[in-house]
Formats: sequence, C-alpha cells, structure tokens
Amino acid sequence: MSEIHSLMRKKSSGRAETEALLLAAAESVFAEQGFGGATTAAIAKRAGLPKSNLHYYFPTKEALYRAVLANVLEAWLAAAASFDRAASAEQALTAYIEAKMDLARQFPLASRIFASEIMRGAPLVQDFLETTLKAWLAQREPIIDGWIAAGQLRPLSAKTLIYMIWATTQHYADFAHQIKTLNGGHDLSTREFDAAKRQVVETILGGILIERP
Amino acid sequence: MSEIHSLMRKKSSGRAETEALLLAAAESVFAEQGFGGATTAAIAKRAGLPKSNLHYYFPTKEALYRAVLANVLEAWLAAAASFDRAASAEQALTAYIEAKMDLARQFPLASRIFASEIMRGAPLVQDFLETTLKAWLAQREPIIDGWIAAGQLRPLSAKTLIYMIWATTQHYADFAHQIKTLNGGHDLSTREFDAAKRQVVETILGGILIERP
DNA sequence: GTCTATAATCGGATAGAC
DNA sequence: GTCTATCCGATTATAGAC
Repeated sequence: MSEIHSLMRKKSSGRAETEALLLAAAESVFAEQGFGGATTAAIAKRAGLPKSNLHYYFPTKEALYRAVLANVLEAWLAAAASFDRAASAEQALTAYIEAKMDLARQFPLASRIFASEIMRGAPLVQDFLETTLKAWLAQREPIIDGWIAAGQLRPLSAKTLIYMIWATTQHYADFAHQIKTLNGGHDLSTREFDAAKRQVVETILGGILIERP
Repeated sequence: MSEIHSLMRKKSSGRAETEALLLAAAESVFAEQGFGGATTAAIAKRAGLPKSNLHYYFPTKEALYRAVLANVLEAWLAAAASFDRAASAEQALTAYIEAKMDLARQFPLASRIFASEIMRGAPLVQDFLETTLKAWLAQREPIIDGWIAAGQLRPLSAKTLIYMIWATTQHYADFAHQIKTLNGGHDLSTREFDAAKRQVVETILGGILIERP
C-alpha cells in the first residue's frame, strides 16, 4: 500500500531512512555544540528537513539525544570486546588499543558526544557508567593483575593503565581539530594515523611489559 | 568618596572582587554546559547576583566567555614552561608530565572549557592554536629529536609523544566525573592521584627512554 | 508523512528607579 | 553599582492543512 506510494516519491525513502538521516545530523550537531548548545532548528537544517519533521520522529530534543547516545554506547561496547580473547597481555592490550584507535578515527563524533556528556556530569549516562562500564572494568582488572602476577607486566594499577588507554586513543577523536591545526591544517592521513597508532601501542606496551628473557 | 560608601556595605567588596566572582561562576557553568549550553541566568545565579549585574560587568555572554578563556590559556602557558630548563630528556619530560597532571588536578574547569572549545572547532582559540601553541610545539620538536639523535630516546614522532602527554594528563580533568564514578563515587585522594601521576610518568618514560648502560 | 504557521516559553540584553 | 521589570529575538514544540 504505502510501499507503492513511497516508491513513487524520490525523497524520503521511508521511516527508517529519515530517522537515520536525522540521527546523523543530530550526532554532528550534538558533537559540536553539546546538548545545551544544539538546537533542533540546526539539526533539522543539517538534515535538510523542516523542524516539524524532526518532532514527528522524535517527540523532544532529549529523546533525539537519547537515541544518539544509544548508538554512541553501542559503538563503545563493540570496541570493548576486542580486549578479550587473547592469550598474552601483549596481544590483548595491543588489540584493545588498536580497536580504540580505529574507533576514534571511524566515529569521532561518538567520542565527542560521550566526552561532552561526561563533562556535564553524565546526567543521562550515569547508569551506564555505574553498571556496564564499572562491570567491564571490574572484570578486566583481575585479568591485568593476573598478568602482573605472571610476570608479564610490571606492577601497576590496572585502572590507571586503562585510563591511559582511553585518554590517549579518544584524544584522536576529541581533539581532532587541534591535531589538524598543528598538522598544518590537514587531517592526519591514513599513513600518519597508522604511525601514531603504532607509536601509541609501542610506548604503552614498552612502558609496562616485562621483557621475556 | 565612593570608597567610604563601599566600606559601609557588607556585600560587593569592589569591582575586582565582583568580576572575579562572576568569572568563577562563569568558569564552572561554561565547563559544565559549554558556551552554547550555558545561560547568563545560570551564571548570575551561581554568582548570587541578578542577571543585569553580569551584563554591567561583561556586556555580552561572549565577552564573559572570552575573559574566562583568557584565564584558561594563561594557566596552560604556565604549565608549558616546565618543559624547559632541564638537562636530560628524562628530567624535562618528567617535569612536564607532572606539571600537566598538577594543572589538571588544580584547574579541571579550565581543561574542560578548553576541550569543549576545541570540540566546537575552536571558534575563539583558533588563533591561539595557530600561533602560540603551534610555535610552542615547533620549538620543542627539535629538542625531542635531539634527544633521539643523542640516544636518549627511541626513535619516535615528537608530536605523537606530546599528544600522548596532553591526552593522558588532561583526561584526569576532563573525565574526572567518570573516574570518580569508577572509583566508587569518591574523587581520587591526594595519595591516589600521586600514584596515578607516578604511573603515568613511569609508563611513558619507560616506553620511550633508552636504558643507560 | 510532510509542510507552513503559530503558540508558548526561554534567554540575552536593556531601561530606569534607587 | 545594584536591583526589578521588561523588551524582543530565538527556541521548543504543536496545530492543522495538504
């Protein structure tokens, strides 16, 4: 029925597509302006739609923001999985750092929205921090402590190590504009980014691994 | 004349004090909400003053934001100085990392405002990035390259190293809320923070220094 | 589902009494 | 210098035609 109808229109290819369009526009505006600074007018304009359409798909600005946040957290969880399923400390941490670097490069907006949300005091992701994130960290700490006990890593705080990894990798998303400016106005090329990724891995692992005799 | 008058009033101890009060309130609101999300009403309320007083001291919201930013950049430059005046790579980098960690702990709001400004695309600090920051980095890169040539450091990109230091240290300011949540709801104690500082220094230096025979 | 028009409120900034 | 009251454009959200 309405399928035929929508096949006849060139624009608005369907509910799912319009929602995705709005979510993408919202992601970029929220990443730039934060929740408070973003306006539904700016989001609608970036999506090329009238403001009222936005409210048809998402009743309120906060509902739209929540939908964007859900995608952000989903991407985070996907990268988190790469920590596991590795035999040695070196393999597990290398895989995790590389996954987080790739995430920062592929989804910089998601990283910025998360950062902005934390700086606001996490009004909407506090539950995620206290349950999912805290549990993830609590499960990895004994693994890291185990590597220390096994003589693979120098004695250190697992939390502090994880914070270093988060900070260093997310920096490439959150401060991409600063990095671009200091790189002569050009974004890092794939080659430059891969070199940075390698150096980050080597510096952190070099700083914590105990050499095998 | 008006001096006597102001001595008789218990509140509003003078122009400088009122300005400082407003700047402090503005700093905390801008750090939480970003430029766009902050409202002059919220800032005035946090300062305990009517909105109109804010506009008496700072004609526009942007003027107030600029004044806050100036303080932020001033603090940044103070910490930057600790890089220099050290004989060895180990001493210089240790001093710099420690200074940046102390800055993050002492002035977390400044760090968050800077981060938020960069994520917006640096509309007001682009000039600082292109001149002061770029020059600072350009002056330090040959120093780091010199340490590599002298066999003090493993071969690496100086820029990538500096980014790691910025990222890791600023994380303790920008993500303090997340760290607090993952620390059982308590901010890091001085002891915990000092331990983190030590581990950050040891990990980075351990990852880049060449052992002296 | 989409659009124009509009209601209702918020927020930056000002007027003018004190 | 400080305060209350207020203007007016911006912003969220809705109404109602198509």
